[in-house]
Amino acid sequence: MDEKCISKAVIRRLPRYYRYLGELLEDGVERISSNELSTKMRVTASQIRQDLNNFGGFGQQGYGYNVQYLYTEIGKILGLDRTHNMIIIGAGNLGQALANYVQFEKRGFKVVGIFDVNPVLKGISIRGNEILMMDELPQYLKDNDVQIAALTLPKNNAEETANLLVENGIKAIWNFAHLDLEVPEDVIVENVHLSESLMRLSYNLNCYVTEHKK
Amino acid sequence: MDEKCISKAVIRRLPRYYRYLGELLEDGVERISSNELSTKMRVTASQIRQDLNNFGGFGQQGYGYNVQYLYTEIGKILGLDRTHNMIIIGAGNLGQALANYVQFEKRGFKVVGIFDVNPVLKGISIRGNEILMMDELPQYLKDNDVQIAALTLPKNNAEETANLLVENGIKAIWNFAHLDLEVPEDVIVENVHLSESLMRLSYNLNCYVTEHKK
DNA sequence: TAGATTGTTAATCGATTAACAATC
DNA sequence: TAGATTGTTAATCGATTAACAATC
Repeated sequence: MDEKCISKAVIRRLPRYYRYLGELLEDGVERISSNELSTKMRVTASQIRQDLNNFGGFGQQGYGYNVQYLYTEIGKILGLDRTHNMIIIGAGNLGQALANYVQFEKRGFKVVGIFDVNPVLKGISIRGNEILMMDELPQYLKDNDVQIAALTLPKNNAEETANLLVENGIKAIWNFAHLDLEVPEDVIVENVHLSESLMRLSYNLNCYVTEHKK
Repeated sequence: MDEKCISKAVIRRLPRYYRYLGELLEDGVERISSNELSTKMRVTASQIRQDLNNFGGFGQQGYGYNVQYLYTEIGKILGLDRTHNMIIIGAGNLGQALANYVQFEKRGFKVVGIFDVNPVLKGISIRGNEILMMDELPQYLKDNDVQIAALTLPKNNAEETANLLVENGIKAIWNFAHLDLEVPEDVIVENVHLSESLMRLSYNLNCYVTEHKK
């Protein structure tokens, strides 16, 4: 298969297409043209067609795109047609929030384990998962098929924990810690740096104020 | 002042520079060249110099950049030299996690109020903030100076809540709900779409598998 | 068939990288 | 002064938009 590397900009937009198509589907819309969709999403129709054609021709000339079909296909591209088992490392507020978030499972991301170093948390149950201690992790990963680990712990422990995860076969890390992880190149890291997001917000807030002071 | 619009790509990178400079500062590093920093951050030295020169010449030929000075200046650009009051709308798991996150306050983002519609939560205290009911919000915003509202609630209430916030003078929304908010153009929206992040992770995971199946 | 809309090529735009003169 | 490194211009690269032939 001649699966060329798709640009990151395109991948970044895919989940958003998926979301809009899901909404159209809920509204019972059967077909949509790139032009209609472009209006809704505030992007160009050209971009939509270019993006989709990275993966193949999902549309039909003179008709547009079948919403259900396109939704399903993008879902497949994003890997939402299969189940991914996920563990959460760090059972603090954020870790627990992720563990409690029901919607992920609907998309095929199933939280199967939660780990922490704090013995106070040991055995506490979150949506059917008892919090386990970190020293149980290596054995757990041998016994269970886990693809994704969400890292929701302070940055000082993050690097060594990431190494431990990689050593035990984890292939994808959803990183919420405030640092850039150093991992082998076959391990995927997706960063969610909340504080950086908040700083961008702050930048724009000041920017606006500055501009109007002129 | 001739504050031109800086490209989003540059803004996106600023908080990361800030983070690295903060670490250098902690390590007692006094000066750094764009070349050294580029090695650490795995970007080009050219990009660093271009990015910084959008805001002015912070360096010195033959010397490089003074870490403390550059750190402070980027902080100012990002608006971290002032305090921003923030409220959280939605006291679910994620809202509580944000409210409990101590680091934000260090950067000048102070959680001053938490709101929810669920009467069960009324009066529960989170780091000194009692959860208030949504009907108290308009009066609260009249009595308090709040710039930022974090939206951590289900998407079906998000749009109308955003409208309410905007009507009551909120100028920046940190949106965690899974939808694109429609707000007046002077209102800043910074999105954190966790499920989209997870989908990108999933895409890359499958991608890798696919490529090696060849 | 005629009209609509895609898939795709070509043109444009913007962002990144390279190069180097300015200067500390 | 000589060496180092910035600030900045020019060259390259990639991504977005426009245009249109293909085709349903």
